[in-house]
Amino acid sequence: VSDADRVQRSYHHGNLRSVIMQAAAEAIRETGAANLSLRELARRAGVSHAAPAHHFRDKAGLLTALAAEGFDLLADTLTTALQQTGSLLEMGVAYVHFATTHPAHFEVMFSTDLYHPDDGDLVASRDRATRALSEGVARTPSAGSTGREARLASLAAWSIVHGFATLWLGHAFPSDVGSQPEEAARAVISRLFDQPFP
Amino acid sequence: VSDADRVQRSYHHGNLRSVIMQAAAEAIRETGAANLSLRELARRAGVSHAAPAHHFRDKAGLLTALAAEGFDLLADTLTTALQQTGSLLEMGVAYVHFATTHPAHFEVMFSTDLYHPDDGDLVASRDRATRALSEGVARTPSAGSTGREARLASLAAWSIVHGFATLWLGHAFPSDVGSQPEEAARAVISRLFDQPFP
DNA sequence: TGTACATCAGTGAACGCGCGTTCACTGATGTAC
DNA sequence: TGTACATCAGTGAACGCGCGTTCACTGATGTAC
Repeated sequence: VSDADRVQRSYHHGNLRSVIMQAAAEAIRETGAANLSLRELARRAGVSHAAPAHHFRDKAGLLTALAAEGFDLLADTLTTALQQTGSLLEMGVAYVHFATTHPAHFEVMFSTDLYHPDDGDLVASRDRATRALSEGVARTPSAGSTGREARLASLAAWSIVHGFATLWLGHAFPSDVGSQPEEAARAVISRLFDQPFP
Repeated sequence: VSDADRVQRSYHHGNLRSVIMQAAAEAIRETGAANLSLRELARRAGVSHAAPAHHFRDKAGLLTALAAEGFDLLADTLTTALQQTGSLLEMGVAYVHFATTHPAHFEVMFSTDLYHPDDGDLVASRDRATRALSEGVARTPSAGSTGREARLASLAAWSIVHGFATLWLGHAFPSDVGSQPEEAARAVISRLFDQPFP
Protein backbone atom coordinates (compact mmCIF):
# COMPACT_ATOMS: atom_id res chain seq x y z
CA VAL A 1 0.00 0.00 0.00
CA SER A 2 1.62 3.23 -1.16
CA ASP A 3 1.47 6.48 0.74
CA ALA A 4 -0.90 7.92 -1.83
CA ASP A 5 -3.27 4.99 -1.44
CA ARG A 6 -3.18 5.22 2.27
CA VAL A 7 -3.94 8.92 2.12
CA GLN A 8 -6.78 8.44 -0.33
CA ARG A 9 -8.38 5.54 1.45
CA SER A 10 -8.12 6.43 5.06
CA TYR A 11 -11.14 7.80 6.80
CA HIS A 12 -9.04 10.79 7.74
CA HIS A 13 -8.07 12.53 4.58
CA GLY A 14 -4.90 13.96 6.07
CA ASN A 15 -4.57 16.62 3.44
CA LEU A 16 -8.04 17.97 3.12
CA ARG A 17 -7.41 21.59 4.00
CA SER A 18 -4.97 22.20 1.18
CA VAL A 19 -6.92 20.02 -1.24
CA ILE A 20 -10.00 22.14 -0.65
CA MET A 21 -8.07 25.33 -1.23
CA GLN A 22 -6.76 23.96 -4.51
CA ALA A 23 -10.25 22.90 -5.52
CA ALA A 24 -11.51 26.36 -4.63
CA ALA A 25 -8.92 28.04 -6.84
CA GLU A 26 -9.86 25.75 -9.68
CA ALA A 27 -13.58 26.29 -9.28
CA ILE A 28 -13.16 30.05 -9.07
CA ARG A 29 -11.07 30.05 -12.24
CA GLU A 30 -13.92 28.26 -13.98
CA THR A 31 -17.00 30.01 -12.68
CA GLY A 32 -15.95 33.02 -10.64
CA ALA A 33 -15.62 33.63 -6.94
CA ALA A 34 -19.22 34.67 -6.57
CA ASN A 35 -20.48 31.28 -7.70
CA LEU A 36 -18.29 29.29 -5.38
CA SER A 37 -20.13 26.78 -3.22
CA LEU A 38 -18.76 24.71 -0.37
CA ARG A 39 -20.79 21.73 -1.51
CA GLU A 40 -19.20 21.90 -4.93
CA LEU A 41 -15.74 21.89 -3.35
CA ALA A 42 -16.63 18.89 -1.22
CA ARG A 43 -17.74 17.11 -4.39
CA ARG A 44 -14.45 17.93 -6.12
CA ALA A 45 -12.49 16.74 -3.12
CA GLY A 46 -14.54 13.55 -2.93
CA VAL A 47 -15.62 14.23 0.60
CA SER A 48 -18.89 14.77 2.44
CA HIS A 49 -20.45 18.17 1.96
CA ALA A 50 -20.04 19.14 5.60
CA ALA A 51 -16.32 18.49 5.69
CA PRO A 52 -15.11 21.89 4.43
CA ALA A 53 -16.76 23.67 7.34
CA HIS A 54 -14.48 21.72 9.68
CA HIS A 55 -11.39 23.42 8.30
CA PHE A 56 -12.74 26.87 7.56
CA ARG A 57 -15.46 27.96 9.92
CA ASP A 58 -17.54 29.10 6.96
CA LYS A 59 -17.43 30.16 3.34
CA ALA A 60 -15.93 33.57 4.09
CA GLY A 61 -13.30 31.81 6.19
CA LEU A 62 -12.20 29.77 3.22
CA LEU A 63 -12.01 32.83 1.01
CA THR A 64 -10.06 34.67 3.70
CA ALA A 65 -7.49 31.88 3.71
CA LEU A 66 -7.31 31.98 -0.07
CA ALA A 67 -6.83 35.74 -0.15
CA ALA A 68 -4.10 35.55 2.49
CA GLU A 69 -2.32 32.85 0.54
CA GLY A 70 -2.59 35.05 -2.54
CA PHE A 71 -1.08 38.10 -0.84
CA ASP A 72 1.76 35.97 0.45
CA LEU A 73 2.48 34.57 -2.97
CA LEU A 74 2.32 38.04 -4.47
CA ALA A 75 4.71 39.44 -1.87
CA ASP A 76 7.16 36.64 -2.59
CA THR A 77 6.86 37.16 -6.32
CA LEU A 78 7.43 40.91 -6.10
CA THR A 79 10.35 40.62 -3.70
CA THR A 80 12.07 38.00 -5.80
CA ALA A 81 11.64 40.01 -8.98
CA LEU A 82 13.08 43.09 -7.35
CA GLN A 83 16.05 41.22 -5.93
CA GLN A 84 16.87 39.56 -9.20
CA THR A 85 16.50 42.56 -11.48
CA GLY A 86 16.53 45.65 -9.28
CA SER A 87 13.93 47.04 -11.66
CA LEU A 88 10.50 48.44 -10.87
CA LEU A 89 9.50 47.66 -14.42
CA GLU A 90 10.25 43.99 -13.92
CA MET A 91 8.44 44.04 -10.61
CA GLY A 92 5.41 45.30 -12.49
CA VAL A 93 5.76 42.50 -15.00
CA ALA A 94 5.94 40.09 -12.09
CA TYR A 95 2.68 41.53 -10.74
CA VAL A 96 0.99 40.82 -14.05
CA HIS A 97 2.58 37.38 -14.17
CA PHE A 98 1.18 36.59 -10.74
CA ALA A 99 -2.30 37.77 -11.69
CA THR A 100 -2.46 35.76 -14.88
CA THR A 101 -1.04 32.59 -13.36
CA HIS A 102 -3.18 32.83 -10.20
CA PRO A 103 -6.41 34.33 -11.48
CA ALA A 104 -8.54 32.87 -8.70
CA HIS A 105 -6.35 34.20 -5.90
CA PHE A 106 -6.15 37.56 -7.64
CA GLU A 107 -9.90 37.81 -8.02
CA VAL A 108 -10.56 36.96 -4.39
CA MET A 109 -7.84 39.23 -3.01
CA PHE A 110 -9.56 42.28 -4.44
CA SER A 111 -13.13 41.27 -3.61
CA THR A 112 -13.09 42.43 -0.02
CA ASP A 113 -16.79 41.83 0.48
CA LEU A 114 -16.29 38.09 0.08
CA TYR A 115 -13.99 37.54 3.04
CA HIS A 116 -13.10 38.76 6.56
CA PRO A 117 -10.91 41.78 5.86
CA ASP A 118 -9.83 42.14 9.47
CA ASP A 119 -8.50 38.63 9.88
CA GLY A 120 -5.03 38.72 11.42
CA ASP A 121 -3.27 36.44 8.95
CA LEU A 122 -4.86 38.21 6.05
CA VAL A 123 -3.81 41.66 7.22
CA ALA A 124 -0.25 40.49 7.80
CA SER A 125 0.01 38.97 4.33
CA ARG A 126 -1.52 41.99 2.66
CA ASP A 127 0.90 44.28 4.47
CA ARG A 128 3.80 42.18 3.23
CA ALA A 129 2.65 42.66 -0.34
CA THR A 130 2.12 46.38 0.14
CA ARG A 131 5.59 46.76 1.61
CA ALA A 132 7.17 44.85 -1.25
CA LEU A 133 5.49 47.15 -3.73
CA SER A 134 6.58 50.38 -2.10
CA GLU A 135 10.10 49.09 -1.70
CA GLY A 136 10.27 48.65 -5.45
CA VAL A 137 9.02 52.17 -6.02
CA ALA A 138 11.53 53.57 -3.53
CA ARG A 139 14.39 52.08 -5.51
CA THR A 140 13.41 53.80 -8.71
CA PRO A 141 15.64 56.80 -9.41
CA SER A 142 13.06 58.86 -11.30
CA ALA A 143 10.62 58.74 -8.42
CA GLY A 144 12.26 61.47 -6.41
CA SER A 145 12.50 61.00 -2.71
CA THR A 146 9.93 63.43 -1.41
CA GLY A 147 6.97 61.80 0.26
CA ARG A 148 4.38 63.11 -2.11
CA GLU A 149 6.24 62.20 -5.26
CA ALA A 150 6.99 58.73 -3.98
CA ARG A 151 3.38 58.16 -3.04
CA LEU A 152 2.14 59.26 -6.44
CA ALA A 153 4.70 57.08 -8.15
CA SER A 154 3.51 54.18 -6.09
CA LEU A 155 -0.13 54.74 -6.98
CA ALA A 156 0.70 55.17 -10.65
CA ALA A 157 2.75 51.99 -10.79
CA TRP A 158 0.14 50.02 -8.91
CA SER A 159 -2.68 51.41 -11.05
CA ILE A 160 -1.08 50.61 -14.38
CA VAL A 161 -0.14 47.02 -13.51
CA HIS A 162 -3.40 46.35 -11.74
CA GLY A 163 -5.42 47.79 -14.58
CA PHE A 164 -3.48 45.83 -17.15
CA ALA A 165 -3.92 42.60 -15.20
CA THR A 166 -7.62 43.19 -14.61
CA LEU A 167 -8.37 44.05 -18.21
CA TRP A 168 -6.31 41.12 -19.43
CA LEU A 169 -8.11 38.66 -17.17
CA GLY A 170 -11.45 40.12 -18.21
CA HIS A 171 -10.61 39.60 -21.90
CA ALA A 172 -11.17 43.27 -22.46
CA PHE A 173 -8.16 43.87 -24.70
CA PRO A 174 -8.32 43.49 -28.47
CA SER A 175 -6.96 40.19 -29.65
CA ASP A 176 -3.99 41.69 -31.48
CA VAL A 177 -2.32 42.28 -28.13
CA GLY A 178 -1.19 38.69 -28.28
CA SER A 179 -1.31 35.84 -25.85
CA GLN A 180 1.68 36.56 -23.64
CA PRO A 181 0.68 38.97 -20.92
CA GLU A 182 4.19 39.52 -19.55
CA GLU A 183 5.54 40.67 -22.90
CA ALA A 184 2.68 43.05 -23.57
CA ALA A 185 2.80 44.28 -19.98
CA ARG A 186 6.50 45.09 -20.27
CA ALA A 187 5.90 47.22 -23.33
CA VAL A 188 2.96 48.98 -21.73
CA ILE A 189 4.49 49.61 -18.33
CA SER A 190 7.71 50.93 -19.79
CA ARG A 191 5.71 53.87 -21.10
CA LEU A 192 5.19 54.94 -17.52
CA PHE A 193 8.93 55.22 -17.02
CA ASP A 194 9.53 56.96 -20.28
CA GLN A 195 11.76 54.10 -21.32
CA PRO A 196 10.26 53.15 -24.63
CA PHE A 197 10.74 49.44 -25.02
CA PRO A 198 12.60 48.26 -28.16
CA VAL B 1 -55.14 62.96 -8.65
CA SER B 2 -51.63 63.99 -9.60
CA ASP B 3 -49.60 62.37 -12.34
CA ALA B 4 -47.38 60.73 -9.78
CA ASP B 5 -50.35 59.19 -8.02
CA ARG B 6 -51.80 57.97 -11.24
CA VAL B 7 -48.49 56.36 -12.17
CA GLN B 8 -48.13 54.76 -8.78
CA ARG B 9 -51.64 53.49 -8.52
CA SER B 10 -52.40 52.30 -11.98
CA TYR B 11 -52.25 48.63 -12.63
CA HIS B 12 -49.84 49.38 -15.44
CA HIS B 13 -46.76 50.90 -13.96
CA GLY B 14 -45.86 52.76 -17.12
CA ASN B 15 -42.28 53.29 -16.13
CA LEU B 16 -41.24 49.94 -14.82
CA ARG B 17 -38.39 49.15 -17.15
CA SER B 18 -36.33 52.16 -16.17
CA VAL B 19 -37.35 51.93 -12.52
CA ILE B 20 -36.04 48.38 -12.40
CA MET B 21 -32.75 49.41 -13.97
CA GLN B 22 -32.35 52.16 -11.39
CA ALA B 23 -33.17 49.74 -8.61
CA ALA B 24 -30.63 47.31 -10.03
CA ALA B 25 -27.89 49.95 -10.02
CA GLU B 26 -28.74 50.80 -6.44
CA ALA B 27 -28.80 47.18 -5.27
CA ILE B 28 -25.52 46.42 -7.02
CA ARG B 29 -23.89 49.43 -5.39
CA GLU B 30 -24.96 48.06 -2.02
CA THR B 31 -24.29 44.35 -2.32
CA GLY B 32 -22.44 43.68 -5.55
CA ALA B 33 -23.55 42.47 -8.94
CA ALA B 34 -23.14 38.83 -8.00
CA ASN B 35 -25.76 39.10 -5.26
CA LEU B 36 -28.37 40.74 -7.41
CA SER B 37 -31.75 39.04 -7.42
CA LEU B 38 -34.73 39.80 -9.59
CA ARG B 39 -37.06 39.27 -6.66
CA GLU B 40 -35.21 41.89 -4.66
CA LEU B 41 -35.59 44.37 -7.51
CA ALA B 42 -39.30 43.66 -7.72
CA ARG B 43 -39.55 44.34 -4.00
CA ARG B 44 -37.72 47.65 -4.38
CA ALA B 45 -39.94 48.64 -7.28
CA GLY B 46 -43.07 47.66 -5.33
CA VAL B 47 -44.16 45.22 -7.97
CA SER B 48 -44.82 41.49 -8.17
CA HIS B 49 -41.74 39.32 -8.32
CA ALA B 50 -42.50 38.06 -11.81
CA ALA B 51 -42.76 41.52 -13.33
CA PRO B 52 -39.05 42.08 -14.12
CA ALA B 53 -38.97 39.05 -16.39
CA HIS B 54 -41.53 40.76 -18.61
CA HIS B 55 -39.11 43.51 -19.50
CA PHE B 56 -35.84 41.63 -19.57
CA ARG B 57 -36.21 38.03 -20.67
CA ASP B 58 -34.04 36.95 -17.73
CA LYS B 59 -31.45 38.09 -15.22
CA ALA B 60 -28.64 38.15 -17.75
CA GLY B 61 -30.88 40.21 -20.00
CA LEU B 62 -31.24 42.86 -17.34
CA LEU B 63 -27.51 42.98 -16.76
CA THR B 64 -26.90 43.20 -20.49
CA ALA B 65 -29.12 46.26 -20.65
CA LEU B 66 -27.31 47.77 -17.68
CA ALA B 67 -23.89 47.16 -19.22
CA ALA B 68 -24.99 48.66 -22.53
CA GLU B 69 -26.32 51.74 -20.75
CA GLY B 70 -23.00 51.99 -18.94
CA PHE B 71 -20.92 51.83 -22.11
CA ASP B 72 -23.11 54.49 -23.67
CA LEU B 73 -22.74 56.78 -20.70
CA LEU B 74 -18.99 56.19 -20.67
CA ALA B 75 -18.70 56.96 -24.38
CA ASP B 76 -20.61 60.21 -23.88
CA THR B 77 -18.49 61.15 -20.90
CA LEU B 78 -15.22 60.50 -22.69
CA THR B 79 -16.26 62.30 -25.86
CA THR B 80 -17.47 65.33 -23.96
CA ALA B 81 -14.29 65.52 -21.92
CA LEU B 82 -12.15 65.35 -25.03
CA GLN B 83 -14.17 67.99 -26.86
CA GLN B 84 -14.07 70.38 -23.94
CA THR B 85 -10.41 70.03 -23.02
CA GLY B 86 -8.67 68.38 -25.95
CA SER B 87 -6.60 66.56 -23.35
CA LEU B 88 -6.07 62.83 -22.97
CA LEU B 89 -5.24 63.46 -19.33
CA GLU B 90 -8.67 64.97 -18.73
CA MET B 91 -10.29 62.17 -20.63
CA GLY B 92 -8.63 59.79 -18.18
CA VAL B 93 -9.92 61.82 -15.28
CA ALA B 94 -13.38 61.61 -16.84
CA TYR B 95 -13.04 57.81 -17.00
CA VAL B 96 -12.33 57.73 -13.28
CA HIS B 97 -15.16 60.15 -12.66
CA PHE B 98 -17.56 57.89 -14.52
CA ALA B 99 -16.43 54.81 -12.60
CA THR B 100 -16.78 56.41 -9.19
CA THR B 101 -20.14 57.99 -9.93
CA HIS B 102 -21.57 54.89 -11.63
CA PRO B 103 -19.97 52.08 -9.66
CA ALA B 104 -22.73 49.59 -10.43
CA HIS B 105 -22.60 50.12 -14.18
CA PHE B 106 -18.82 49.98 -14.08
CA GLU B 107 -18.80 46.73 -12.18
CA VAL B 108 -21.26 45.06 -14.51
CA MET B 109 -19.60 46.33 -17.69
CA PHE B 110 -16.42 44.46 -16.87
CA SER B 111 -18.04 41.28 -15.57
CA THR B 112 -18.63 39.67 -18.93
CA ASP B 113 -19.75 36.39 -17.43
CA LEU B 114 -22.84 38.04 -15.99
CA TYR B 115 -24.45 39.14 -19.23
CA HIS B 116 -24.87 38.30 -22.93
CA PRO B 117 -21.65 39.64 -24.45
CA ASP B 118 -22.86 39.18 -28.03
CA ASP B 119 -26.04 41.20 -27.67
CA GLY B 120 -26.33 43.68 -30.52
CA ASP B 121 -27.04 46.80 -28.48
CA LEU B 122 -24.31 45.94 -26.05
CA VAL B 123 -21.68 45.46 -28.74
CA ALA B 124 -22.63 48.74 -30.38
CA SER B 125 -22.38 50.67 -27.12
CA ARG B 126 -19.09 49.07 -26.19
CA ASP B 127 -17.65 49.89 -29.57
CA ARG B 128 -18.67 53.52 -29.13
CA ALA B 129 -16.73 53.66 -25.87
CA THR B 130 -13.71 51.97 -27.38
CA ARG B 131 -13.69 54.38 -30.28
CA ALA B 132 -13.94 57.37 -27.97
CA LEU B 133 -10.93 56.13 -26.02
CA SER B 134 -8.70 55.58 -29.02
CA GLU B 135 -9.68 58.93 -30.46
CA GLY B 136 -8.37 60.56 -27.34
CA VAL B 137 -5.11 58.67 -27.61
CA ALA B 138 -4.74 59.60 -31.26
CA ARG B 139 -4.90 63.28 -30.39
CA THR B 140 -2.02 63.10 -27.98
CA PRO B 141 1.17 64.45 -29.50
CA SER B 142 3.59 62.26 -27.57
CA ALA B 143 1.98 59.09 -28.76
CA GLY B 144 3.63 59.08 -32.15
CA SER B 145 1.57 58.04 -35.07
CA THR B 146 2.89 54.60 -35.87
CA GLY B 147 0.40 51.83 -35.29
CA ARG B 148 2.40 50.03 -32.65
CA GLU B 149 3.18 53.10 -30.60
CA ALA B 150 -0.41 54.26 -30.71
CA ARG B 151 -1.68 50.88 -29.65
CA LEU B 152 0.70 50.70 -26.73
CA ALA B 153 -0.21 54.22 -25.68
CA SER B 154 -3.84 53.24 -25.76
CA LEU B 155 -3.29 50.18 -23.61
CA ALA B 156 -1.17 52.13 -21.15
CA ALA B 157 -3.73 54.90 -20.80
CA TRP B 158 -6.58 52.48 -20.43
CA SER B 159 -4.66 50.35 -17.93
CA ILE B 160 -3.71 53.21 -15.65
CA VAL B 161 -7.17 54.74 -15.48
CA HIS B 162 -8.90 51.40 -15.20
CA GLY B 163 -6.54 50.24 -12.49
CA PHE B 164 -6.92 53.46 -10.58
CA ALA B 165 -10.71 53.28 -10.77
CA THR B 166 -10.83 49.62 -9.79
CA LEU B 167 -8.50 50.02 -6.83
CA TRP B 168 -10.35 53.13 -5.71
CA LEU B 169 -13.73 51.41 -5.84
CA GLY B 170 -12.28 48.42 -4.01
CA HIS B 171 -11.01 50.65 -1.21
CA ALA B 172 -7.54 49.32 -1.84
CA PHE B 173 -5.72 52.63 -1.59
CA PRO B 174 -4.35 53.97 1.69
CA SER B 175 -6.60 56.55 3.25
CA ASP B 176 -4.15 59.42 2.84
CA VAL B 177 -4.98 59.50 -0.86
CA GLY B 178 -7.97 61.59 0.06
CA SER B 179 -11.62 61.40 -0.82
CA GLN B 180 -11.69 63.04 -4.23
CA PRO B 181 -10.90 60.49 -6.88
CA GLU B 182 -10.67 62.94 -9.77
CA GLU B 183 -8.01 65.03 -8.09
CA ALA B 184 -5.87 62.06 -7.11
CA ALA B 185 -6.39 60.50 -10.53
CA ARG B 186 -5.19 63.65 -12.27
CA ALA B 187 -1.97 63.63 -10.28
CA VAL B 188 -1.42 59.94 -10.90
CA ILE B 189 -2.26 59.89 -14.59
CA SER B 190 -0.10 62.90 -15.33
CA ARG B 191 2.90 60.78 -14.43
CA LEU B 192 2.19 58.71 -17.51
CA PHE B 193 2.57 61.75 -19.70
CA ASP B 194 5.64 63.01 -17.96
CA GLN B 195 3.81 66.19 -17.07
CA PRO B 196 4.35 66.31 -13.33
CA PHE B 197 1.28 67.90 -11.86
CA PRO B 198 1.86 71.03 -9.76
C1' DT C 1 4.20 -4.64 23.76
C1' DG C 2 -0.41 -3.83 25.11
C1' DT C 3 -4.48 -1.44 26.82
C1' DA C 4 -7.52 2.63 27.93
C1' DC C 5 -8.92 6.80 26.72
C1' DA C 6 -9.08 11.51 24.82
C1' DT C 7 -9.00 13.99 20.71
C1' DC C 8 -9.98 14.95 16.27
C1' DA C 9 -11.55 14.56 11.22
C1' DG C 10 -15.08 13.34 8.40
C1' DT C 11 -20.26 11.57 7.90
C1' DG C 12 -24.97 11.87 6.52
C1' DA C 13 -29.53 13.24 7.56
C1' DA C 14 -32.15 17.19 8.31
C1' DC C 15 -33.54 22.11 8.48
C1' DG C 16 -35.08 26.29 6.45
C1' DC C 17 -34.23 29.73 2.82
C1' DG C 18 -34.29 32.55 -1.29
C1' DC C 19 -33.95 32.02 -5.73
C1' DG C 20 -35.32 31.85 -11.18
C1' DT C 21 -38.74 30.50 -14.04
C1' DT C 22 -43.34 29.04 -15.66
C1' DC C 23 -48.17 29.77 -16.43
C1' DA C 24 -52.96 30.66 -16.45
C1' DC C 25 -55.00 34.79 -15.00
C1' DT C 26 -56.72 39.71 -14.76
C1' DG C 27 -56.90 44.49 -15.25
C1' DA C 28 -55.87 48.50 -18.22
C1' DT C 29 -55.00 50.59 -22.67
C1' DG C 30 -55.52 51.66 -27.32
C1' DT C 31 -57.52 51.06 -31.86
C1' DA C 32 -61.09 50.03 -35.47
C1' DC C 33 -65.41 50.95 -36.83
C1' DT D 1 -69.75 59.25 -28.78
C1' DG D 2 -70.00 54.42 -28.07
C1' DT D 3 -68.94 49.55 -28.49
C1' DA D 4 -66.09 45.38 -29.49
C1' DC D 5 -61.93 43.48 -29.40
C1' DA D 6 -56.92 42.79 -29.53
C1' DT D 7 -52.88 43.72 -27.15
C1' DC D 8 -50.09 44.23 -23.46
C1' DA D 9 -48.30 44.82 -18.51
C1' DG D 10 -48.43 43.05 -14.20
C1' DT D 11 -50.27 39.17 -10.77
C1' DG D 12 -49.82 35.39 -7.65
C1' DA D 13 -49.53 30.58 -6.95
C1' DA D 14 -46.62 26.84 -7.81
C1' DC D 15 -42.49 24.17 -9.11
C1' DG D 16 -38.01 22.37 -8.28
C1' DC D 17 -33.22 23.47 -6.99
C1' DG D 18 -28.88 24.11 -4.67
C1' DC D 19 -27.31 26.20 -1.02
C1' DG D 20 -25.12 27.03 4.09
C1' DT D 21 -25.35 25.43 8.47
C1' DT D 22 -26.33 22.36 12.39
C1' DC D 23 -25.80 18.15 14.95
C1' DA D 24 -25.47 13.68 16.83
C1' DC D 25 -22.66 10.16 15.07
C1' DT D 26 -18.55 7.15 13.87
C1' DG D 27 -14.11 5.83 12.58
C1' DA D 28 -9.12 6.74 13.04
C1' DT D 29 -5.16 8.54 15.48
C1' DG D 30 -2.14 9.53 19.09
C1' DT D 31 -0.75 9.59 23.90
C1' DA D 32 -0.29 8.02 28.80
C1' DC D 33 0.84 4.43 31.51
